[in-house]
Amino acid sequence: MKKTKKETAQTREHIVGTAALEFRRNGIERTGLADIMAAAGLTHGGFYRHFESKDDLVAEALDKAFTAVLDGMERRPVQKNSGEALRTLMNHYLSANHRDNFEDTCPLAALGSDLRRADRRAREVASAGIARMISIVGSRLPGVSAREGKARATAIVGAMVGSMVLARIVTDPGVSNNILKAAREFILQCTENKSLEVSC
Amino acid sequence: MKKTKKETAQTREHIVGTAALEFRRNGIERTGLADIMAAAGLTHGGFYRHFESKDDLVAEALDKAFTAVLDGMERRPVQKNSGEALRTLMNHYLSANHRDNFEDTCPLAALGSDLRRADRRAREVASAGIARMISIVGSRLPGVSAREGKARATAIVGAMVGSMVLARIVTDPGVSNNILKAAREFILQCTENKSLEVSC
DNA sequence: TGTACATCAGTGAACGCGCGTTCACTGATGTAC
DNA sequence: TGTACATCAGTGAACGCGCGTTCACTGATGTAC
Repeated sequence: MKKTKKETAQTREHIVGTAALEFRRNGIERTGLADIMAAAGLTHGGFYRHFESKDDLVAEALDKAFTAVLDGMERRPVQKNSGEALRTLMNHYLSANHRDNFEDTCPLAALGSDLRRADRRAREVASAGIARMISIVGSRLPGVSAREGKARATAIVGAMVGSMVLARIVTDPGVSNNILKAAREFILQCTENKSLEVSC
Repeated sequence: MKKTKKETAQTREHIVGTAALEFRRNGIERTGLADIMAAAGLTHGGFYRHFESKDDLVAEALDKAFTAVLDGMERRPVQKNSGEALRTLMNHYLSANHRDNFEDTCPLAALGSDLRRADRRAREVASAGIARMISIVGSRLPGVSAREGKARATAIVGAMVGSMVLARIVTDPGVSNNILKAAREFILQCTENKSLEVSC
């Protein structure tokens, strides 16, 4: 049953991709290796031909998830000197669709409190993801200095992640929608308005 | 070994209190019933004299954690018509001490992404906690209408929770401190300043 | 190019281990008389 | 008030079960000649 090098690499990537989805959907601890391998169309015994441990897969899957989500964010065109780019970004991130669909969800919103307890490597991957997300949001901020922009982008990323976490916890769908709406409006109002550039 | 009714009630509360701490510190799934019972000075066999299931304890412990944390928030005096009350609240919540110390930490920041996957009862307790926290933050907002205040308080709670989650994930302590600082400043600047009352 | 052998991706069973839950038992408490 | 018995909080062992990990095996691929 030996496979071509190319096939082996494809299988490995397929496992990582499946894991990236399953971890975000069901959490890292609730997702067993057998679940992932089965979802990838394999049996669990072959897992250790590709990875050293579950933690190894966690770090790689997390990296893949961050890359996919942040590449997607970055791919949207940036309209200079206007709040349009930020508005687009917020409307996507803080949407009911993002809340309900885990296919390409932000790993921070999906796994936030799990990541604190993950091993060092996973936390390092997450730290890099956070830094990159802050940088992307910062590049969409209308008319502020780079330094002030970074601080604001940091706070905005915190608001994005936290609001999505809360929107997913809440049992009432109306309340959940209100949380997303409140976050969108707060963030946009606090950055878009020209009169706020200095004071806010 | 039968105990007085009073003793039994005390034991039960002691278990709930221990669980409230352990769940927040190590996560719900990683914290075993035997761990909790041992931390409470008991053996795990007696657990089912007090609770129907682990989920039962989870819901009660969560409720106790929310009550303790939110009562603490509410206990701080409210200075009317100034941003002082909000500043005090943010300086406490978004502090390095709150980040590092789990004795009385916010369950939302500690268990955010776990709660989405918890059972219905736990999510209902969390939903009530979120609503109460929004109400408390709203009552500290300087000079806005009740309706606008609620929307803003909702966004601010999202920013508080998300920023604490991120600050705990990040491996670099300096970056972590910056996340907390950025959130404090963003939230206060966007609410405190009189010139923003209408536009922001 | 063809042959013989080493490699190794994938299978399926098995391993410890920890978990939530159950249970027989103990002995102090509460209750009925 | 005192006695006899039912109750039940807590113990410690045991139960399935699922998990991460290991392993003997298979058979197609890659390599050495």
